[in-house]
Amino acid sequence: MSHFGRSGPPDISDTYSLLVLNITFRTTADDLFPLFHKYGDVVDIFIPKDRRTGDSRGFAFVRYKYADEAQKAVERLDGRVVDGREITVQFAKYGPNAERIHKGRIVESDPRSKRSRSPRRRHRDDDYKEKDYRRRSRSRSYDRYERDRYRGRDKDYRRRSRSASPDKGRGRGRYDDDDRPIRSRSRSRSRSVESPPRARGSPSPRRSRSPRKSASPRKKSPRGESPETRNGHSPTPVSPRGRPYASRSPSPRKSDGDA
DNA sequence: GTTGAGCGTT
Repeated sequence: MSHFGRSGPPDISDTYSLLVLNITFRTTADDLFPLFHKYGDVVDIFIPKDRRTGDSRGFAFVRYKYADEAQKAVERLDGRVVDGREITVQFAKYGPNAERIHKGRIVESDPRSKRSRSPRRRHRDDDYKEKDYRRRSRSRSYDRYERDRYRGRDKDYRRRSRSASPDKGRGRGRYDDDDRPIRSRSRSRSRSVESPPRARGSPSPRRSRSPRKSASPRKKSPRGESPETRNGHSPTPVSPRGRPYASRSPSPRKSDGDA
């Protein structure tokens, strides 16, 4: 049990932040503490975790008290195999508040720096030279956090419990449901002109691309898409959309063991 | 139960 990260950042005024990458998803601060503590005085260790699942993201932040110790730890622990995986230790570049970080250390406002800022801007490159934006082209874990951080935060990924079904959430799933009310939509027809090419009668080309190669080989559909179900009459006790009612409650007894 | 480039919390 580590007291790290239990009460937020203790003090980042005189501490050097080290970034540990390539660590296993099971590595905790307690596992890195004895490892980093051997090379210096570890002030705090923080490992970002997923807010949804709570699992480690695969990297940790180790704060040292002195730069020499941090530097030593970087050279000594960088490349060390932890939990069967080689970790990468380096100085943190980006701070939590986007503060100026120099060699892992947060450089607070320097009175001398203010004057050195020069009121005259000879060129934008002077202040823009630190635009070290590298190609963060990830494989496929790109939508793991960025989406929830920049977009999901303002929106809501927890309120989605209402309807996580794309078929239902969109309102209009297919023609079976859009054809029926489309007639009564005469009054709303005014704004129906938004999609003239895709109006009823002309289904999407991609959907009818493989009318024969559908997901139904020959037997009954796995989801029960029998003609009767399409008609709006589901003989089976399933949702009106043909989806079993258990989308939001997979298992109330899921969080028991520790995986 | 999975995933692997990256930069952080009360």
